[in-house]
Amino acid sequence: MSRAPVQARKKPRDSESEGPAGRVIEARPTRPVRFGPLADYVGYALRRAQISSVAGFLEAMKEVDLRPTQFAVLTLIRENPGVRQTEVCAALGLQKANFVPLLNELQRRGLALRKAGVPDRRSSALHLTEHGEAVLQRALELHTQWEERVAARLGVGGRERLLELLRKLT
Amino acid sequence: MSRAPVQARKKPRDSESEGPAGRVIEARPTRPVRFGPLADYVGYALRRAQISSVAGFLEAMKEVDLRPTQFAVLTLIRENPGVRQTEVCAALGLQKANFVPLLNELQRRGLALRKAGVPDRRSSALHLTEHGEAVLQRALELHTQWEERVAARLGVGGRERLLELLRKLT
DNA sequence: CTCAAACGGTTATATGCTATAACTATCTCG
DNA sequence: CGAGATAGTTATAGCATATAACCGTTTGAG
Repeated sequence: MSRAPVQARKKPRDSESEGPAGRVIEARPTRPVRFGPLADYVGYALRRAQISSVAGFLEAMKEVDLRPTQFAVLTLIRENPGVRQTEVCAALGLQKANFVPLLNELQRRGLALRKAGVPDRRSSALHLTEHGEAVLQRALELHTQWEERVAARLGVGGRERLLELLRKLT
Repeated sequence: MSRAPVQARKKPRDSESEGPAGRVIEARPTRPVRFGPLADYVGYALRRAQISSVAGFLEAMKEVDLRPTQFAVLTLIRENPGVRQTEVCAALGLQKANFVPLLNELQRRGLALRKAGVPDRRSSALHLTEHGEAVLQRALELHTQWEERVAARLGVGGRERLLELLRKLT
């Protein structure tokens, strides 16, 4: 998530988290904010959980530098060598238009490729490169480790119960 | 969500879901795509559930035309009359910079307002207008109805179990 | 009492993700 | 064969989110 400071304006004065001598500034104890009914809404809880889940995913996958969608696409290609773009899109709920730059990036990084010509000349068959297989393999290991940490937080049987409940919402 | 066709290029030819005579086209029975391990990942399940949750929220709130964040902000202001922007941002995990246009819109719609001058002249105290109170009241009713439908899908005690599990992830 | 640093709010800007329309090349079938 | 559908692509718009820099105000250490 390194974001280059594209066009600095003048100079930073705010420091937000550190004082002049590196002293940590305790954000002034603002009066606690009441959440009201928000605290008991499934939608809101889902939102917060998902945000923290994505953060955890990115942290866990730093080494392989894959975003959730990229990871999902690579996994799907590995499970279905030769799939067409449209099929991946339909399965993951992506827009075919948005899939193009996504796959371009994976291809640029040498992880996946389009094999043209397979009987229907309109479509291309998607495959992982050897490098892509290796990277995904490592990604799956990292992901499994993360999933285990998540499962630990959820308690005994919690992960399975959560999966079951979440599927009822889809 | 009405999105004006800002700059049409030529004419639509694709129809995607309907044939020439209105006949529904069964997206050609594409070979089923295997999901592999993706199917059992908490992160992926969360993602799908959240997408469908947001869709359900928007559907349920059509009448009052509130997005999830707007709804959350209004609720928080109602629960904490006079809060400062920064406090709302911290509570909801928003960026103060992004909060500005969000609140502007709520103000433009006559739902909330900034009261200036309260001791610290830098900050403004946030309040709901009478109209805002009324709209939020209706929104809460609609939200409750939706929440009940969600709870029904989750089965007896499912909603509570889900909330508990989700909170462990945050 | 003063002034440098911090704070609340704002503007400007960049990036990612999603959505739609329209285009090209190809395929299919009546 | 040709009209219409399909696979992939381009271009574009929208919202959400993130960061830097700015202004006016407040605060606290010296």
